[in-house]
Amino acid sequence: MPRAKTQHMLIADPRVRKVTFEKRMKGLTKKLSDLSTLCGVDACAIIYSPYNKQPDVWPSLPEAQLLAARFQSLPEMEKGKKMTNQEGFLRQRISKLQEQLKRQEKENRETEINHLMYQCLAGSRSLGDVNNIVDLKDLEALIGEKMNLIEERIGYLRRPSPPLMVIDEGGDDQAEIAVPCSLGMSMPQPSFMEMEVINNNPSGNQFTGFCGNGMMLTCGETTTWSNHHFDGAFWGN
Amino acid sequence: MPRAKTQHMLIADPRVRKVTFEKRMKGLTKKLSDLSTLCGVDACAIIYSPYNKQPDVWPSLPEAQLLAARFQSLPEMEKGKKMTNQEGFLRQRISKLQEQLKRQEKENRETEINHLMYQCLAGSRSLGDVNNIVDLKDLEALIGEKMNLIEERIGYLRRPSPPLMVIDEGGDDQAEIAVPCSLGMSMPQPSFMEMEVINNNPSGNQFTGFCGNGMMLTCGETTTWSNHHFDGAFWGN
DNA sequence: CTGTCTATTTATAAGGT
DNA sequence: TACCTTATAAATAGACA
Repeated sequence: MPRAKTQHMLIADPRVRKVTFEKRMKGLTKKLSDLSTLCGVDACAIIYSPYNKQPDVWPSLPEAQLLAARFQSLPEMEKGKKMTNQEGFLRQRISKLQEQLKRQEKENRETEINHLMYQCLAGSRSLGDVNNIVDLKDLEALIGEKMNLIEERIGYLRRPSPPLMVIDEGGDDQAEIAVPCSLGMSMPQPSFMEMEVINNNPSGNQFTGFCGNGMMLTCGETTTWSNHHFDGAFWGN
Repeated sequence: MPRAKTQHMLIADPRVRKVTFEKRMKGLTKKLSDLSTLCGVDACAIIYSPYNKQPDVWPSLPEAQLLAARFQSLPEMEKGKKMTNQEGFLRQRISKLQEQLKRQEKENRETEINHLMYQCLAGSRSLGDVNNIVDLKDLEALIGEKMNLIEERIGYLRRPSPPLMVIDEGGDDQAEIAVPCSLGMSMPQPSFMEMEVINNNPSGNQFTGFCGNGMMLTCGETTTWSNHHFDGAFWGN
């Protein structure tokens, strides 16, 4: 875990493999020892390696034999049990990594569109050069979100002093308040990216995609909005 | 291992203990899986906890039973063997920690004396207030070392350009060179701390203490010195 | 090989939701 | 209960002695 990320495959170089084995055996031994001490459980491990004729055993041969004997006498127990088996472990890791990946992709997308927006603002790129409808849609959603933050900030600055949160007195989550606003705001509108993800997601696992609270930049009179998505973070933070 | 350092004793709070058990079981499982994959060894673990009627087993019950059976048929093997037992593991940790402690104590002492020296240099403390003979001795040793670094630096700056290390051409370790010097230097003289440590160390484990290369601040003509302790670091680095 | 060092990756204790 | 998050402690790959 240093200098380079470990690949999950047999280490090719036999010398490196041996060194790694020794290091990791030490680490494993400590982990077992900690688990046993901290949680007061009986544990043992048996490792057959090409480096020792006899297996490496923890915590000691007699104790491991005792545990192994106790365990040998178990009934075969149903296969579907939630025992810690390799397949279950791997499935668990896979789904965890898939979730991580999704989160990362979402974050990447946000960063990408944010970057696009700043390019447009700085003039290093013209909006006319952005021909990708997905990018435009997400950019619109992003700008809508920023506008909302600005509106909220304005509302906050204009509030009467004593009650700290005037606009929020109707409730925590679903407070809908009439906002005099020069820019009309629609209800949440899924971006293209989000819709695509929803359409392709077979697991039914809700993925909100990027900018689930996207808003149209059209003008309207007054409208209602939910403050559910505003958590105090301000544009730039 | 976050937020707080783990104590090596049974976790008192049963709820925390259970959570820790589950987290660490997951970690242990991953470690076993990694070891098995990376090094191509057969491993299994059996953990009896109060949280499951059946033991937690890795990688799977049949595989563990197989390994356990193989291992059950082993002869009792001599007790003195270098097998990974709890006692050996603990002894190993203890000596490792003792070494760490010694290193830290040495470093602390160095820092302390360094601080004392800077106080004297800055005038916030007078040398006359330092009545502790041990401190004085170590301070002397420290100053001697600094002087050597200065001398070495001077020698380096005065060297003819082409050969990079003129003063070192006699050899790597034991080069003894006549140095014209306004401050005489004696051969390495153990500090009080070092002598104390040597006297009290029952293991015969060589502990060099602080400033093993300490020098007297007496004046002499020319003298010899070993450059063994100079590794290129300059005072202030 | 056996150990040391250091930059990084992992594991995880507390504290929230 | 069972997750998630975050700051920190630990483990460790690669390089070197």
